[in-house]
Amino acid sequence: MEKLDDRKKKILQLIIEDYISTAEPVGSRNLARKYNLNLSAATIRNEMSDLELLGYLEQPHTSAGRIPSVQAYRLYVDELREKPNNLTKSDIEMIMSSFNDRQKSIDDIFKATAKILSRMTKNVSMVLADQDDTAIFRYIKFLPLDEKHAILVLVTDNGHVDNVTIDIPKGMETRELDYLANRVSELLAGHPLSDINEEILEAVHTNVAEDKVLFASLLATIRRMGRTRSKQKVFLGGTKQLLNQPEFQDVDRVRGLLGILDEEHVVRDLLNAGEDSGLRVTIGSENKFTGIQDCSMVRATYRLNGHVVGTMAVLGPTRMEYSKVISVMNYLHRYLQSIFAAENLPMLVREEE
Amino acid sequence: MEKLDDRKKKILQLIIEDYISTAEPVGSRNLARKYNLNLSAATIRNEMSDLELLGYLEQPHTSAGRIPSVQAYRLYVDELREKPNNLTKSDIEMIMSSFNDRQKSIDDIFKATAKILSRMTKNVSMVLADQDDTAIFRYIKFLPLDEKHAILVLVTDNGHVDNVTIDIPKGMETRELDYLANRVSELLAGHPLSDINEEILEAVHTNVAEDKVLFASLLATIRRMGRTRSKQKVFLGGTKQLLNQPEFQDVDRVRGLLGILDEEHVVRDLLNAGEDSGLRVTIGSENKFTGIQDCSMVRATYRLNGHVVGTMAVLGPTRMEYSKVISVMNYLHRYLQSIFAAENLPMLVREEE
DNA sequence: GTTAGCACTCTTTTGTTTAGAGTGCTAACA
DNA sequence: TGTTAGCACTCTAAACAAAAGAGTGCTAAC
Repeated sequence: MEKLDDRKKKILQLIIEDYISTAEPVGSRNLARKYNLNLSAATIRNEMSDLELLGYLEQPHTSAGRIPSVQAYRLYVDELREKPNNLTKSDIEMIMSSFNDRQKSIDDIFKATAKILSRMTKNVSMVLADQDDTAIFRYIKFLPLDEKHAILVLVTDNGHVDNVTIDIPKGMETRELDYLANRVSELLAGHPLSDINEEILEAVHTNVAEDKVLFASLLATIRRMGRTRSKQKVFLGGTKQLLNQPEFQDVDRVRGLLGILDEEHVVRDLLNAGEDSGLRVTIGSENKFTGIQDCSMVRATYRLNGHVVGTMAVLGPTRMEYSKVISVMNYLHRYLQSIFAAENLPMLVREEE
Repeated sequence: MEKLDDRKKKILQLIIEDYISTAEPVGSRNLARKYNLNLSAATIRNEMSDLELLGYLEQPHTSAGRIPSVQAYRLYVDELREKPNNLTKSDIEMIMSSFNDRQKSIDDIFKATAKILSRMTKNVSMVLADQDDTAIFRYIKFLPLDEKHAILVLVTDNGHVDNVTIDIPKGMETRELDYLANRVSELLAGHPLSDINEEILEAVHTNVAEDKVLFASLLATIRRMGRTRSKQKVFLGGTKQLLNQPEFQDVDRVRGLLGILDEEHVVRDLLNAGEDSGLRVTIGSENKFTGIQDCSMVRATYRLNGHVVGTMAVLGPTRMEYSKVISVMNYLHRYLQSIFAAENLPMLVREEE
């Protein structure tokens, strides 16, 4: 691919930015008039013609202006766009006030992130919360409830608690329950929850010969807890923002995309795809997923102590305000990192819902 | 309002049903041809003219057919529609399979309800879960975590558990924590969580002179738990179903309605409005809320032991399959009642998320 | 290398016509 | 008196045609 000279770059940049803000194909005459380059429409026409030949511009039809190609957006994102594009004060205030509000559980933080992200970028946002499946079993304990019921709580190393109410088998005494809990705790302590599979549970079973029914339900519970814990949670924001985009004035198109976003597993796949190397922009057909190949996605992962805790993304038309989106995501990214770092895990308030 | 004779009723019913299924204004000629009444188009024309005069029909313009008025729908829902309209076997199977799937938390049940409701009625569904704010404080307890942290769990009469991780004040011993928990538990036991206000907490404070910092955070936690518990939760389903409705082919209209549904408090108000007397149909302008006055809503509350535990509703165009919607809601209603009755509260698996 | 000019293309807008559906009214019929 | 056929009339939606507007490519001149 040959290098573009500065003038071509400048013109291309203007075309892209004009198209991003108007959603209309941009023509030479208009471009010349609007931004006062000291060039005539004819000259620009020639340049545009070149840019089209080089694959940066496309023409919907002969008598329309031109629109940027995926290749053009790529160049724009990587090189042309003005990098800093700092957020305005009011933007930042908006973010802060949305977060500062009140005590938030970790889920609430993600939820708020999705909301802010969509509101500020005017696009669909997606946030994936990777449940911490490295949580390590610490102990279980029975809490008394009434004569017939008790609460089984499972405590993990990072201070998360899961609980279920169980039936106390007839004739079983508190002492026995406690003994059972101790034995099981001893046997399972130190195992990552995700590791507690049938095999290990079977081993525990043979080791602890106790009331069959209770024990079975106990194991089932522990298994369920492990499973639940490791599920990735998806938060979707601002799907209705789509309706404000000119490219989604067609109800059928909206339906198509919304149908896709409705499937949680698809969204999960979307967010999980590719390596999780910081901020990543995927433009139009660069995208592997059918159905969103006329969209762009900006994605970022956050980490805590090296491992991924979450992924956020903005999805919208290829004609997207990349600079703004990237700025917002960068800011949110830094902000969340700081929250996570500060509220280090055991201190996370885990609000039951 | 004068009574309609049988023939008028029959004709009105047919017009309504035809309009419901086609979304097109229905004309006399078509009506005569489609359903073989032994009447000519002209006769029907006369009857329709009468019905219009009586306020049951409206004409978008002179040369179009006629469409039912709110008054007509009202009559239809109250009297004209065929009552039993049982669900098909496949409908019921669909419902059962959606529920039977796997162990569900109470939230999951509501979530599934919203999903099923929207899928089967092809309209937006809303489910309001009234959190059980009659939950009664039973006791709190500290569970050890590490040297610096402990988990505070709060147990209520119905077996729900809330928890937070707290910092252990320097120098405080486990014994002291336990003592504190016991004292506080004694003082608060039996109070409904919703009742635990500043006053009571203050009383506890003066009664138990202990570590200031810990105590303050303890009280804050209890207060927060009470607050969280009493929040009503809203589950929305099938908002994208809107896009399939002919009346929502206009993106602006979709945006309008979606904007309203986006506001959780609006949805809450919608569902809370009016008395909670079983099943209730609100048609078009009967509705008090601006923005949905060209929609109809079918709403039902479920109760357990006399008090309301939840509300579900279907929202769609006035041209709605009332019979179908009502059947589905009735069925779901009965089904959920049975679930709630069976899984009586202490047995509800409360899945932490 | 840049630009003005011009013919040409294609879409969008606007206006006009036509076909179709439905109505209301009148007169005839059972 | 209720029902029906017939017909003139109204209005919309679809089809078609013409005009306007935007943009291009090319050529020739600067």
